Amino acid sequence: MKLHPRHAWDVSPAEAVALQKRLAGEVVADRPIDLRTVRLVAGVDVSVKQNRSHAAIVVSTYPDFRVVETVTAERPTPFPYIPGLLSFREGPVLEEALEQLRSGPDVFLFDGMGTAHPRRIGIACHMGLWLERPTIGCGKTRLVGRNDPLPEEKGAHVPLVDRGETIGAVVRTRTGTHPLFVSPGHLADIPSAVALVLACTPKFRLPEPIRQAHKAAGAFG
DNA sequence: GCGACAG
DNA sequence: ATCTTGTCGC
Repeated sequence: MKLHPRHAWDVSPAEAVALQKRLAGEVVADRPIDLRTVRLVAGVDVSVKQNRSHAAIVVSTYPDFRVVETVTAERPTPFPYIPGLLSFREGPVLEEALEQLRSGPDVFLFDGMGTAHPRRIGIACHMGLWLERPTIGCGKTRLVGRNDPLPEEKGAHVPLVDRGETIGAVVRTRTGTHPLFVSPGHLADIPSAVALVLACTPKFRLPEPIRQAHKAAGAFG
């Protein structure tokens, strides 16, 4: 599908931070997603094997999760893992995979943060600018922010707060398991991001689209 | 200076 | 993330 790149990926860590500070102002993270209009949901994931990065995007129907399209891409891993700069490591291979999409997903679920990021521009926000479509960040562990105790029951969620700002939510997608860190990417907001993630998690801890993408990217775990 | 730190 | 077997718990 058509992408809208804002800059080249071949930059230094210092330049990457400068780019994030500029791009953060373009992210729209206060717009509800109308779940009644969602028909197709994409799961996005990247796995790294030696020096190669493998990306997979799996598009499924919503809310029954029948796979309708899978695209993959493979490239040399271009950037080290630096907390806060994940986009610059996974962005290039994701760009190559996203270009191949022919179905038009209504929303994209990313394995990583959205606004729950030091500069409020995690990978879901960043790629959301490339896509100009709704995106949601769904991380398995915390990058930044603090939260009050979370009830053990599936569906429970509490605000994730950083420097006095609510940047996302900690969500229990399954009773008695570690929670997910959910935040809006681009063209989404916190309540609808939480609602969609829960609606995409009928059985396991991770949303169905992300599980599918994780498999297609060739990861184990 | 010290601790924290998505994937 | 990845390297890796069996094992504890719902």
